[in-house]
Amino acid sequence: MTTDQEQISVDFVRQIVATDIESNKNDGKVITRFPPEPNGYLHIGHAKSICLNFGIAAENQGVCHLRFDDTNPCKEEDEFVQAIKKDIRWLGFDWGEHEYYASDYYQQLYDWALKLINDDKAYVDDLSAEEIRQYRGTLTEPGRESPHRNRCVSENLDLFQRMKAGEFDDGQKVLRAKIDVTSPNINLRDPVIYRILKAHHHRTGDDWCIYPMYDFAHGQSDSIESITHSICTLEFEDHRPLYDWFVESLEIHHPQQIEFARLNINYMVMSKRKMAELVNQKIVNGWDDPRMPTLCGMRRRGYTPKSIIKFCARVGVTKFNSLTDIGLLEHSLREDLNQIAPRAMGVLNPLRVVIENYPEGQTEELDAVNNPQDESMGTRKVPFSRVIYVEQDDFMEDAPRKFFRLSVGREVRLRYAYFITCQSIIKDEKTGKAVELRCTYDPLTRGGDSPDGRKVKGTLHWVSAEHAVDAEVRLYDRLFTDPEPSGGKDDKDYHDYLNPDSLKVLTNCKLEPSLGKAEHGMQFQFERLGYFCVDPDSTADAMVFNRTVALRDSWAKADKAKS
RNA sequence: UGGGGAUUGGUGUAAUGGUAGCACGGCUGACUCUGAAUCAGUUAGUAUAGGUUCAAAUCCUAUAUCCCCAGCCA
Repeated sequence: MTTDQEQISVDFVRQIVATDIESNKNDGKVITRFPPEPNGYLHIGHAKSICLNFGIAAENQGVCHLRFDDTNPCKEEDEFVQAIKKDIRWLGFDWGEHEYYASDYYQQLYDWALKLINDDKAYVDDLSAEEIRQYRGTLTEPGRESPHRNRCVSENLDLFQRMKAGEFDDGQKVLRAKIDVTSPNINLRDPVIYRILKAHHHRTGDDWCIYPMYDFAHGQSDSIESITHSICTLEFEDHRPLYDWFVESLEIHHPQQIEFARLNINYMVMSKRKMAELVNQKIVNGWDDPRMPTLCGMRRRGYTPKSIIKFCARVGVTKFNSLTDIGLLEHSLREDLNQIAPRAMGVLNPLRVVIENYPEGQTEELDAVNNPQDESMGTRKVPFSRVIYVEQDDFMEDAPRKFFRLSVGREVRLRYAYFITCQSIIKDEKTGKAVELRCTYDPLTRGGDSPDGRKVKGTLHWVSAEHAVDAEVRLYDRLFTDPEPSGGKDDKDYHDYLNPDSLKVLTNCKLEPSLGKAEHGMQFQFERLGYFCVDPDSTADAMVFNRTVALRDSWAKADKAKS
């Protein structure tokens, strides 16, 4: 998937896979899987896992399955299934016909539970959830055996079948694996493997009223699908002995579980629960709010699949709990957009400029390059006239020497147009703020070069007032002000770090006319400003652009450093 | 204070007993009709203390710090 020569190192998971292929384990085959629970939207953290699982399969002529771990009917919905599939496809990965659901295996899982009971390795327990918790012990004290632990096989069989038949209410009984209640690993203290849940399932409807727990479904699902390498995140490391216990007790194919560290990025929250809160508490405008780290949010923001994949490759795969700088993500984004985004001119905060010696009523069409990185993208015409808009930030009344922009008496270039010199300022009487600049132009500099070889330090973007397209532009900033909003410092919650300026809406923006034809999702670089894309809210009459990411700005940086 | 993991520049990673490298960021400078991009240079690291070895990020011993686990969630 990496298209250029930048070396992406072989991570420890790939090393294990390579070793297994070499030793001909699994007949040299590689089958991985991406196993989301359909209870929420995918985010950038999932992208890391998707890239890993699909990437390893592709690199080894293997396949990667998409399997929905849908064992909890109370939380899961088809809406999420569809959204997840859309996001994975958008990233560019293909699971072919290998679309599976843990719920496809409910019957098999049930039969295996029966086998465990028959082997005296599982029993029905009547304890309440609260009692089970008490019997489980603590981190430092061993658990105690349930009084029902030694029920005979036939009684267990009878009870479990009656659980399935719906004879008991939710929570009245559970099926537990009989392992070791004194184990230092709490996951092995007779874990619950089936619970009664009289709930409607998004795929199996009301066929079942008992549902397997994750631990009893995941490994076996892997096994059924002949998964060779079951790659998951660190928090499941403690579950591996249980994973192994089930496949060994059941004497079925034994996939190898390998754990890696999940992705963390500073200034973001990366948990499904917190994201759901942001949505439900209306802190953001839905799962696809461009400030969200969800894949649908990032797509709307203007992230490209390639930039996300490249980022994931750069982040690498280890067991170290890291906090990646968001700058790395943004670098990957700019890198891609710089190559593919056509350039255009747009003025976000317009300042009117009248070119006094330019003939009234005259219009010219000037040639502009669409992408200096890619000649094949050609050129376009941009109209020029007597009244134009420039950026308010490109004018300063008391300008320092190093300010290469407009100020009274200073000459700058209008990109692809003319050199202009600021002659005077018209101010608002009340505020004293400049509302218009009176300038003169040099007709000999048409196209942007002076025949006398005169140089100017600054080049400004501009838009002809008469031809401008009006637009709304939404500027996004990080959602949180703290690099670790969930860090739990000083009893603070991530809500305490919400950035009040994470969204700024500009409604008076002026864009060059070629942008008037832009369609949903199209991406541009507004020269000197950043990358922007057309938001789905946009209509022909009321265009809406999102700023995907600003350009690097060494002037702003130097300016900020001084103050 | 039970069990399981982890620790290399500011950040993310590589080096699998033999030159501590790459990327992002930062800082210089060059170039530039985008203060972008590009190019060149530069900055900065093996958690600590012992030990083994000709040689240790890597092996051994101890210590420190961080993360995960006590759902009928995944």
